[in-house]
Amino acid sequence: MRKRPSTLADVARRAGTSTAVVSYVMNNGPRPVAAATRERVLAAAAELGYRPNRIARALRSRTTGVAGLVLADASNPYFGALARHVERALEGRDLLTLVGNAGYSAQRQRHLVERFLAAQVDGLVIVSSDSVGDVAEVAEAAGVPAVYIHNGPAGAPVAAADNQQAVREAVAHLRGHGHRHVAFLAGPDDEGPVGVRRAAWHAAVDGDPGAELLRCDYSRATADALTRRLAAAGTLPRALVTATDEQAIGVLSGAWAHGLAVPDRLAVISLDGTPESAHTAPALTVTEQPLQAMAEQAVALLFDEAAAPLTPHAALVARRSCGCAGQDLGS
Amino acid sequence: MRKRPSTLADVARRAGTSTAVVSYVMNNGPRPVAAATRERVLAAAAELGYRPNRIARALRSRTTGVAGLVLADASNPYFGALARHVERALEGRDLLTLVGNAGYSAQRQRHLVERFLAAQVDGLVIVSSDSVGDVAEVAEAAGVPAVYIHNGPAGAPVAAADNQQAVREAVAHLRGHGHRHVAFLAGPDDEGPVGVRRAAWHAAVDGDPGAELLRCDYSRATADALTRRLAAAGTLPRALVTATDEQAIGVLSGAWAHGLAVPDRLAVISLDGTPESAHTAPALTVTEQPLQAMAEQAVALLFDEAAAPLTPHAALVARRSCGCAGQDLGS
DNA sequence: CTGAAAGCGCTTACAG
DNA sequence: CTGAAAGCGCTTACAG
Repeated sequence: MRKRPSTLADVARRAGTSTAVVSYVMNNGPRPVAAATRERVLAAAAELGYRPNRIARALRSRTTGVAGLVLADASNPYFGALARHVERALEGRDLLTLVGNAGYSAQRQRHLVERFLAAQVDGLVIVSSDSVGDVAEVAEAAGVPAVYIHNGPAGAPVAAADNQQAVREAVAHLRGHGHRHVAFLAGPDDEGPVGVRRAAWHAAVDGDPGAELLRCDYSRATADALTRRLAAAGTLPRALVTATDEQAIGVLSGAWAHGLAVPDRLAVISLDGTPESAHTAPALTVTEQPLQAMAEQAVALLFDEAAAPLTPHAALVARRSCGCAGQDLGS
Repeated sequence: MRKRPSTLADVARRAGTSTAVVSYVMNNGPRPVAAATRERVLAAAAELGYRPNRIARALRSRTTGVAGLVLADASNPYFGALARHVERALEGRDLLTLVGNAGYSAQRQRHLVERFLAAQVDGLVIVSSDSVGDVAEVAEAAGVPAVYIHNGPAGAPVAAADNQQAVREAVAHLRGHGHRHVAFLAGPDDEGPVGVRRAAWHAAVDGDPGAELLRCDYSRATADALTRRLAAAGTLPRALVTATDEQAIGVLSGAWAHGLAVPDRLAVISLDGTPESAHTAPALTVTEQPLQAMAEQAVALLFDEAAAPLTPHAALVARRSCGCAGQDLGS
């Protein structure tokens, strides 16, 4: 075992042909090969257990068949779900995916991009952290296409959903349940997609002074703590739109710990709509980010000249946390 | 812009040296370079924005600096968390990670391994699906080290925690809360780590005929549905150990939908202990899989001759779902 | 339809 | 300490 792997030359020798011919049959082109020759080559390759060395191919043909995916925060299930869709979209183009987690650090993001470029990736999909330089530019300067998804620096094209429309629907839905004041739980600042969502909420409530703006980090833990604090102070709103599922789940957890009933005492709608949101207690009503469409759009932007920059819709999925009940809306 | 990237030869030309010398300074070896020469080379590299082509390096030196990670199911947060730890452990050895999702399919798992081998990965970490052939063998035959983590075929070495001890602790903890009969929610069959957990539970309850064995898929949705069904039939146990967090979360969701209080009517302990378990409603008591230790162990097994196959402990983290209350155990 | 050969960008013996 | 050159395993003009 563990002998030297067979090469193209080994196959050519055994089949009694040139390496060029072996290459042509392995790649089905670019030039034709006589049927009989092809058979001999295929047989020789099988006998030797030949596996083409993609690295050698890459060096010569200047294409590796590998793309890089840079995540802002891999521990957030939303980004995890997004990553799976990007992987699948890339796989649809026969590309392998190299992943890296920037952990919200500009420096790590830049470092990952550099390493991926050194690995000669064919393209880069980036979920940017907030307020970080335009790393796509350095990729483009190296001749490697790069695209942002979900979040990118101002000005750069980003494959993202129509977040404004989603927020409008969420606010309208809660109002439909009779809530006059709809609060919003934003992130620590107004950057990135959450900034867009926050602004859209502000527009939707039209300056209603009873509509509170809350802020916390994008984690279950901080949203949980915030909810407990407000509950203890008796200042929890009755209707809330959260910027992310992680926050919504933390709110549910904090409300439970305080014995506050959702949706009766607090109605909640979240704006991500990850798979996790379907089986919380109670199940979350969400506007569902069209992750597959976003991923496909990003990949199209990367490789298709004519890709149109559409903005897919995030549909509202009514479950329990908003006050909808009726029959089993559980999934 | 977008001009041809600079090569080693470009740098050598500009620095007035040979390519060998440039290589020596870029890699800090394997041979010494005079300080003055090194300065000239570094300056030239900086001026040209030289970025070493790892593909060319890989072809020559037969090491790519890339490892492959094959996941059984990327949509399960447990595997997601495990993946992050593997990535980090790999990064600690300066390795990039290529990820692939087998989606519980033997064929896809095999296909991914083949593609990763073609990409000349330096090693393979595999979260195997149940009852699938030994794909690590095909990697080893190609001279590439491979290791299983969490789950591997019978006989193959696997980096995994002490699941038996974890189950024993979970059962004992529930008994400490006064429960005589502790039920177990297993997977659809007895394969893989869940089979081990199921058997350990069986031993721990010592044939107690009142201790029920339940089964469902490893998803929130099926555990949710099962819980509703049992609740409707009035046959839900009072104390339950679930094989996985996904199942536990589904149980919580189903119990909520039926108005059943956890932990009063149903006490639950889950055996994964992913980050998600800390902020459910109520917060889950778990035995926490030592993911970091497992990941580091897997990587050590891959590259260190002398790696000892230890079996790290999964500690019990008491939160609310088991009946523990006291002060804030929320996180 | 097929072969001989150059070359992708590196690393590393081999000489000096 | 440094240079000239071979070679990693492919792909692809260039000739036939």
